Amino acid sequence: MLDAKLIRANPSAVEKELQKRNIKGALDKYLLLDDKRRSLLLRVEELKNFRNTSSQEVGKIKKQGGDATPLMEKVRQVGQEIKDLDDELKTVEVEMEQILLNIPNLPHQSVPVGPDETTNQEISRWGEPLQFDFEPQAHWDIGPNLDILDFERAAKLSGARFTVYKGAGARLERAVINFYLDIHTMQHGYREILPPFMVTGDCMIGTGQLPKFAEDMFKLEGKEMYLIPTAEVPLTNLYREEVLEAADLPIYVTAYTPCFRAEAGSHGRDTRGVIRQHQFNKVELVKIVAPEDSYEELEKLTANAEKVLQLLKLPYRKVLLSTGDMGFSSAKTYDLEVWMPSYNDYKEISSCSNCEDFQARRANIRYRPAARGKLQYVHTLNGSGVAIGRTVAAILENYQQQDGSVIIPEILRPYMGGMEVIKRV
RNA sequence: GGAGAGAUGGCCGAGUUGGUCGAAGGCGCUCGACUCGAAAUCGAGUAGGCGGCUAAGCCCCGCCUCGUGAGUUCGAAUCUCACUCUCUCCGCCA
Repeated sequence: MLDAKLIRANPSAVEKELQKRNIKGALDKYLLLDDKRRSLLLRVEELKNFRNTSSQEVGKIKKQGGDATPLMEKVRQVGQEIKDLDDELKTVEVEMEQILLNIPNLPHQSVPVGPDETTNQEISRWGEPLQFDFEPQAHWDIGPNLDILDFERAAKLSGARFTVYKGAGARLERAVINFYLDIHTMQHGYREILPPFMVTGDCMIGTGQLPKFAEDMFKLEGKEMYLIPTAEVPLTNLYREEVLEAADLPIYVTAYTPCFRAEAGSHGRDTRGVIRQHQFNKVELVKIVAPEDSYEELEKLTANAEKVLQLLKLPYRKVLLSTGDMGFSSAKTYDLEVWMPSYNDYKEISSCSNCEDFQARRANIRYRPAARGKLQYVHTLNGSGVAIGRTVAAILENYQQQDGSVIIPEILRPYMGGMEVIKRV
């Protein structure tokens, strides 16, 4: 949520920033309502002041044994007027809030301006895409051939966009989860969290999924509860409605969770394999930090995500998203894209964002700065550290051998009970 | 699922025959004194939000907030109702 005061103080500057995100005229109605709100507020507060002082007067008169009836009658009438104005005010405020909740974050100055992913900026590359001396297969062929991924039976159970992992496939998925968690907790200083996989609508508003992206979510029948689309939601909302001490910051947390996404509007995209699923596993990194540190923390968080790809020796590149391709809550986002032979291209495997105070404002997460006592919103960051299913797909494709077997990356072998290669059994 | 108790400031915790309570006390925090310095001690300050005033900030003024939402009343932390959550006991259960 944007700062209402900022909008009022400098609407044209905000409007200009929003235009970078292809959003126009979002503030027009808001500003009109803001004027209306203030004039209503002025009137109703005046009446309330009269009511308050008069009520005290009534108390005094009664105490002295006087007759307060005329004054009481007068205040009673004012009371009705107050109620009407309050109702009107409430309507305006609800409308204003709905507008604000649907406006995305403002991009940071360092973010390239552009309409979509074509204007993203490649920052760096790590590793070299393998040159195979045979025709490489896609993971959606490798997996079934090794009998470790089963898309057909998954469809029988749950329909399209689900995968059953079997044998070494299931074990590999679990190995990657444990490997990532170990690295982030033991080497990068994150605290491991195992959160609920279902959260309230308030949490979804807090991190920005609601109200705008309701159709992307799985909602529980008859309840105000949602399956989490990412651990960012429970991890960030851990601190919702809280006031943190300066000494508590920065907070680094990580969690493995499954993620559930309806994938409405992505029909026909990435239909094969595990790339785009209704349920997938992910290890997420979240930071709660003081505002002045957040951009430095973004670099570090992104480096933490890069590290696990490096340890797996998977070629990837780091991309700075342009204004047109960024997520709703983000001010600046780096994507990590892993090399996928089946796509003959790099494919997103991590997204690391600084949301600044956008989520903190929605979720009301504040802290008390050490020096002066005034409360401030924290900055929140999140990043995949990294997606598990896509990691497994990348391993299958990048480590495949001519005979259809797959070498297990060395660093994962301890997590695989020493297994070195996955072969058809 | 049944019965009971509770929800107050960053935290703990008083306050329920309705009026001077946004709220005692404590902790924490900030500043000051003492000290070579620290601890201890002493003194002072310390809720949040919205709006007005202002060029802006500080003051100052007003409004709102004692789980949430309605209601009674001239007036509600205090009374009524509904809801949410927490705790205790019982039942069920991995």
